[in-house]
Amino acid sequence: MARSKTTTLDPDVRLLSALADPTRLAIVRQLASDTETCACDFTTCCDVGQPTVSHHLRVLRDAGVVTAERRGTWVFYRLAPDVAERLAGLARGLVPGGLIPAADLVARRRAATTTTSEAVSARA
Amino acid sequence: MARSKTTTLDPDVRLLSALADPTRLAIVRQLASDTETCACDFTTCCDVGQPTVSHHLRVLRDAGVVTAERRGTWVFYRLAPDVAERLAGLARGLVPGGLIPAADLVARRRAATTTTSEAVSARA
DNA sequence: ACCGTATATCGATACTTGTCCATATCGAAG
DNA sequence: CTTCGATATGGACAAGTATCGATATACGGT
Repeated sequence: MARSKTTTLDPDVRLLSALADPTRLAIVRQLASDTETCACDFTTCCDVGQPTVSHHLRVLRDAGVVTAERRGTWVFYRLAPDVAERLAGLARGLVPGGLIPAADLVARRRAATTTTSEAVSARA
Repeated sequence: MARSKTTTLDPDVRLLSALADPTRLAIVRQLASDTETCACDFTTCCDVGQPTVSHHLRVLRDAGVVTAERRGTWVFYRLAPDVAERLAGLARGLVPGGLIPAADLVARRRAATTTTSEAVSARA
């Protein structure tokens, strides 16, 4: 990766990164179908060991995707209530003709075969 | 990572992985704000070199996030029209009480400190 | 044909990360 | 207090990948 910033600052990237893993998405989907799930149950739904599950739950917790609640010996996890909305908001920002700040529109212009001076100066 | 399947099969994970990078999300956001963008312009908007931009555009293309169209010497990129909807659909699947197949609901049960025999038996 | 610009590819490198094993911590029960 | 089960943490390792420099390819213009 070799990125200068070790941990990404952009919260959207953090959210997407948290979800962009097969095991974690399986966990999240399990949590979406059941309001509450015990940590011990994830070891069966995804075929990974207990430490791995614990690691993924930590990643999800740090990203604000899930919340944990200790109850006796074991810990129950839930989906954070705003996750769906956050993702939906991200999706809304990607609608092709969509919700552009409108101030940006006037500044942007690029025809097909003209006004390429900016691009040229940027690299040569 | 040490994941057996080198390339993830789940299309949702593929989509999320494609977006879960600061540079790629910047590219995608640029494409969302402008219907069409020349490849050469991405080198300025994200502060990475041209080969890196080309690499990311390839990842996005392979994930079906963007489409490319060659016009003369240079290549114009657009957001794939279904990306926003795909993300929105993913978000819809994560609504806490949300669109569960309803058949699953009856099968699921987990109280707080009672009826935990299932959880116990799952690990012990 | 030649040259210059725009993209893509190749090889190398460094950093990230998913996984495991071993072990520590925490809480309940005896 | 000791023991046992559930969860978290630490260390190690393998694989992925973001980045760059150099180079190859594609296209247009002269």
